Amino acid sequence: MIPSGRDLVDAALRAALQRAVAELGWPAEAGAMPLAVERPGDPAHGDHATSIAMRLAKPLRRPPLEIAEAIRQRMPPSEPIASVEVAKPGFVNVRLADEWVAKQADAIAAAGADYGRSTHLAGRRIQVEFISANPTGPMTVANARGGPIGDALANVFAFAGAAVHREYYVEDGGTQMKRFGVSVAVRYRQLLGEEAELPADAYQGEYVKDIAAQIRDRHGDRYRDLSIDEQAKVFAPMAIDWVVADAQRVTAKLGIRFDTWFKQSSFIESGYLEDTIRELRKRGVIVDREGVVFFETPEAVALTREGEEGWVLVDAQGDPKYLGTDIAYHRLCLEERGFDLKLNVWGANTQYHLQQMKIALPVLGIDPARFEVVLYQYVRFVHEGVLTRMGRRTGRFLLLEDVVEAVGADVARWFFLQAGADRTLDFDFELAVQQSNENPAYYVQYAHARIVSIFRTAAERGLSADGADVSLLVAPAEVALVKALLRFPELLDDIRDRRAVHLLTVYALELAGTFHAYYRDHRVVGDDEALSRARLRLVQAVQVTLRQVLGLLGISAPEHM
RNA sequence: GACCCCGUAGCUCAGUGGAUAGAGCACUUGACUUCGAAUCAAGUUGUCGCGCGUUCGAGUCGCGCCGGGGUCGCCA
Repeated sequence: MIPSGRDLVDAALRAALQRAVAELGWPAEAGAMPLAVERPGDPAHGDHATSIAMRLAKPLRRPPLEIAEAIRQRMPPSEPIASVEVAKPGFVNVRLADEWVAKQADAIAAAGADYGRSTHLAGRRIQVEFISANPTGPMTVANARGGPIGDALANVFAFAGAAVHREYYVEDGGTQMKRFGVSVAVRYRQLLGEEAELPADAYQGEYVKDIAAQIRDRHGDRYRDLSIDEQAKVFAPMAIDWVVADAQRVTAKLGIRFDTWFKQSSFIESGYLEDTIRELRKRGVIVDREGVVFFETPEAVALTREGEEGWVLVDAQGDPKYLGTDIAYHRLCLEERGFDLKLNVWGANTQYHLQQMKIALPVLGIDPARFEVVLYQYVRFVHEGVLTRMGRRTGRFLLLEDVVEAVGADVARWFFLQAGADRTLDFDFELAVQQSNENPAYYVQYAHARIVSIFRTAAERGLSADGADVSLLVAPAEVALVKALLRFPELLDDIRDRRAVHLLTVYALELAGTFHAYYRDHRVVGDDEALSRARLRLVQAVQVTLRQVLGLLGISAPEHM
């Protein structure tokens, strides 16, 4: 594990601050204050800086410049740090030593696939649940947004040593299932030549016919004499199998592999849901009214919306509702299945549900910090010239599979990961296909392919990075390039802290750009053999880092394009 | 009406309390007999929606407006 520049600077500043606290008799709390080491925008201000002196000025009742100076004087000389300066309002600016930076190219290249790997989350068992669309139809672009987000987040957690579990929650227990089953039954009857009409609240999509046809092909008219409700009951699980198979095929095309496809019906049938409601009852938060089971606490009442009767867990027919099953499901994951943290990637429509869950889980003694949600905003698409919200029941949607077929998995993943989760995404299919050749994903992949090509050229001339002397990397652009690489582990810290995977794409673009510029001005394979070897080592370190970033994004790092 | 998200360059978006607010696309002009031109270089682009507040310091935090998107089911 290579400590990042920020970690080194942070540790040195921390030590200096604590020394100052001890020697100058400052209050002990001052030594524990977060340093918040940052990167100055202006290179003239060094590589890392802290504003701690300004923030300590008031509690210590001393001018910031004096505090900054006290810290600066107590920074011991060290190999990575070239200089420490105090600047105007009270910044402490730290500059890394070029020689040390250059050396890191060696370390990064040697680390290879382990570059950036850490133990920050070692021992943590994290379930990342994502996509989990209502299993009543094929996967659309709207459902799919959680896919790359959840998958990349899981990658980042695993890379930090967590035991990560990717879960697709198959919600096959609710009322939508009955509706779905009836829809299939109607189509089945129609295929057998009977008169049957789709109810208004049924699923209208063409795929329902496909499912019915599949049942007819496999079972013929075996179910002809059943009532429509009986047919619905028999067909619903078959229809779910069809939908899950579709989701498995399409997510696989996007490069996503789940550890479990966990069925909601499993814990309803096992009695765990009932047990959970008994438990809630024991805690005195259940109220029964006219056969309906409500969750009721003062907090819940305060949040309850106008016109809403209450928070229904089970309806008068005995059918469990979303909140009821979800409380049981989360209890199952966090109390029985052994996850320390359950992180869900959910669509924006669950915003109210999320607030309900935050109130309900602590009632069962579950620490709400163990339940987290990355809420992403909608994906809209251009439908007949207008931006439209996708909906399966309305039949207005864009299939993920069609998009992946048209632009490829790499470009599709990039699209979903390029912006923060809380920004609405608009997708124009025609435009996406048309512009896929100038996609930013290719800009990054091209940098990688270019590096592979450099090594091909080097090999033809019998050159490699073996025995490179990286102290020859003294050009400013070379030092800058290594510094860009050194940001990678810091970036991973930020992504974990903020659950913000889109930062990977931002960084990938910057790194590729820095490399492309370097490539133009500096010949890697040249006449000077020693310098060529050193530069090959540098380029190798860039390749290693690009691979890591692309790998975490789930985007391929091609040798040719 | 309540609640959630967004408002930053012509467009798509970074920037999550620091110093002179950035990148890609688009536009203009240059650069391939030399490691891949899916690239690079140079040029142009801003009332950070508006107002008030907190702070040594606000695009960033709080409050209030304005504009856009979303949710408000015994659906999930």
